[in-house]
Amino acid sequence: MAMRSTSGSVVAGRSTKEAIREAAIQLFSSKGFDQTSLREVADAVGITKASLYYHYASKLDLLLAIIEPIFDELKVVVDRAERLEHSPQAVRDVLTGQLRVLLRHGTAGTMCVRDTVAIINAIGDRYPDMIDMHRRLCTWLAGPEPGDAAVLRASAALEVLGTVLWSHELAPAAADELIERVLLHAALGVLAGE
Amino acid sequence: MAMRSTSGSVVAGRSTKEAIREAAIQLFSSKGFDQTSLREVADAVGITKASLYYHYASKLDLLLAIIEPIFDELKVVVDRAERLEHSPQAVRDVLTGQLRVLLRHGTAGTMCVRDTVAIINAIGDRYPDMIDMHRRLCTWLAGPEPGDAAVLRASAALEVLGTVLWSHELAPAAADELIERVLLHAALGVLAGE
DNA sequence: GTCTATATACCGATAGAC
DNA sequence: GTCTATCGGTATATAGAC
Repeated sequence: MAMRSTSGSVVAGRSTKEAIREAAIQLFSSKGFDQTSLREVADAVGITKASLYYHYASKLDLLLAIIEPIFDELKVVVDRAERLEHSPQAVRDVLTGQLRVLLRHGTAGTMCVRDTVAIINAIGDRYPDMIDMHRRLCTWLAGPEPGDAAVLRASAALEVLGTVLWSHELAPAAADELIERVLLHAALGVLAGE
Repeated sequence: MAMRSTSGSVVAGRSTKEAIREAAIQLFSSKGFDQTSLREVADAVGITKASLYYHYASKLDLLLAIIEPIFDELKVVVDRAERLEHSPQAVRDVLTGQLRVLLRHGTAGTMCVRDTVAIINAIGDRYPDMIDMHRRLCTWLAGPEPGDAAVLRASAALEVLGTVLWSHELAPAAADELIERVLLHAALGVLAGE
């Protein structure tokens, strides 16, 4: 067993704090954020609840440690989009950007999209820009002065991208490259309306 | 105030049991199933928690009273699909059927899709056919002997239909007819892959 | 059918020893 | 950094009067 005396207990080379985060990702994404108690997370890591609190000040703190990096990356894509003209190539680039962020974060990304209600309730009005991001992206995708149909198509296109989060259950053998190509093509088709 | 002495207290012509169900739909769909306590539901109706338990044996019982009618209708569509040949017209009919069920149930339908994680956790393995239904529909939509791309497209097409649940926020003025036409067209486009 | 009052359990979070 | 023990709060659910 690899134990170090330098900076806290270490199991298989990763810190306890990181082990907690990884266990939380698995539990939150399979059972949901508030169906999961911190006791369960602690048990999965092999520590007590009190020890968990040494590493994270609160349950919200633990949640933020998981979702903030993802939202930050998604936000970069949206910020960049809003400074661009609404051209076909820009739309393609933005959708590709979103898709790759979600693909890269795997299970944690799944959690963000599946458990939206609980997460929005948890981060509440303390982080309104996180919640607003989806609406901003949708607005930009719909293009300037959009009609009802364009808004619906923009929203539907983003839903298509969300499929990526189930892709490893549905088609375990599919390569990321195939997933990206199929879903990007589908989303662009939805947006075009033809 | 219309009160009857025949079969329990009645407010504005609807029974207490139904009032509880309607209050629960509003609260569950806006705050989420397990962020909502039965005390809140009881308060919204104007009764106490104990009175609520007279009408519903448990919180799960109340949830089932809401979602079971919807799932039953969705199941009818899926059952019918599985007895059909996989033709373009059959696909169109099945997608239309799903869309109309969701549209007809309004807020309650929204709840089923937004709060999937909590609901699956609540009904657990006691009602596996409810959970399995989405997978069955997806399989049928993908057609006989589908490749990874076809499975992804089928899943994405169903996600598109789910957009209907946000449509009244995104485009409040849009008529149901427009919503159905736009989303059905988009879903069929995704499925076709072109 | 609705009420007050309560049983029981678990949650998030903290105190303080080691 | 991890532990045992516990606090305060709230949840589901019940008992029993009216």
